[in-house]
Amino acid sequence: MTTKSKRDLLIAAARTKFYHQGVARTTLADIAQEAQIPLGNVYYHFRTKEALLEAVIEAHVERLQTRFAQCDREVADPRERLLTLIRWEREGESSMARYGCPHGSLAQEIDKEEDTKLVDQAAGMLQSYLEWTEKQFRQLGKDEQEAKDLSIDMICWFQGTFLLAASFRSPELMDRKLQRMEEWIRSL
Amino acid sequence: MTTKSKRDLLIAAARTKFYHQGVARTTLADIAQEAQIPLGNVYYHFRTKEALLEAVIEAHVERLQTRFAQCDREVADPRERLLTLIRWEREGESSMARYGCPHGSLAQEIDKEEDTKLVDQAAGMLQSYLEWTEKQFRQLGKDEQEAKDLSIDMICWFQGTFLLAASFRSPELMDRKLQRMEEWIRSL
DNA sequence: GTCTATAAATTGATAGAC
DNA sequence: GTCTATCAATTTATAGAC
Repeated sequence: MTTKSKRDLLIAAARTKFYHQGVARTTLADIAQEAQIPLGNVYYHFRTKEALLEAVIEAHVERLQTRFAQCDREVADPRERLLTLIRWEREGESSMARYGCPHGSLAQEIDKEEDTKLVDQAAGMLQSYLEWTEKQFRQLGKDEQEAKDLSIDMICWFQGTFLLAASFRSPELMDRKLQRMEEWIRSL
Repeated sequence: MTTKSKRDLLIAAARTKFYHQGVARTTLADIAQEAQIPLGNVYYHFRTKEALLEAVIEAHVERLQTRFAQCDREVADPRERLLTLIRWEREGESSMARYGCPHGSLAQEIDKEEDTKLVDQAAGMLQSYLEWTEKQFRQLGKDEQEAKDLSIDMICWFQGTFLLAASFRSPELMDRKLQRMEEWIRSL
């Protein structure tokens, strides 16, 4: 943990740049600079820009799984777990209301690609949210179909909220909507 | 209406290409080809790619305003109007479940820009949805704050739904969610 | 107004020294 | 493994003939 490999440094730099500028508008020179690594060196770790993008998505998915697993361990009540997720999103409010959701905006951009492998991988990020929330709704006693529907309700609300908040540059919109989502969770 | 100006042809071609490939990945050569116009000719109508993008967003906003105004004229009941909007979205289902929402995905991509003018313009597309739906909820008898909240609920759900449907390449997800939104509207 | 040719800049990727 | 220099391709934008 004290020493991060250059590979991980590059992934972290690329994640940030892709999030802030979009994948297409981010050059490998941007990423190399962010990681404080010479441009030519990038190619020692990743054959192509796309390979680096794949590694970034993979890191996103792993990070999500880790956080969800952590929440499962630390919070006993499924309703409290869902509220914890909302609290997490709220913590990233300032950047979310500027750049949108790191996962949703990345998935949206990749949707324009032809590359099926990338699209599937990006969908995996959103799938992580859906599966985990669905599990919580099941534990709240909802039947299979309802749990599925509620998880889609919730993640659609998330994604739409982050999209609007970013477009309007409005932390206030995000704040109010997340607050109302908390009430919604409590009412279920 | 029978003869479309080359300028309008270019805007239509750019709109399609930006929607399908994203703005950053679409070249002016792509657009010229789609419009069946020589590349050099593009610059006679638009000084830069960004100027063309601005014209595309402007066209989007105008088109939205026109459709909303048309709905106001043709449909008397505000609840039926909201259902009409859902029906409209459903008509574009196959492309929405492939490329996302033409307005939302464009706004999302532009959010990564620095250019404030573009961001504000893109936000205008989403603002059109919010203002119109808010007006309908007001006419349904909701108070100011509730109408605002409900319009955000609805448009966030829209945007999230189109994002997920595109990422999962799932018309089914979109279909089911829109159907549930219809029930939601009827229950209000 | 329309088109061809091309300039100018950017950027993904490689070669090869150390 | 690391870095510099550079290639090759792409793409925005312009020049100038018709």
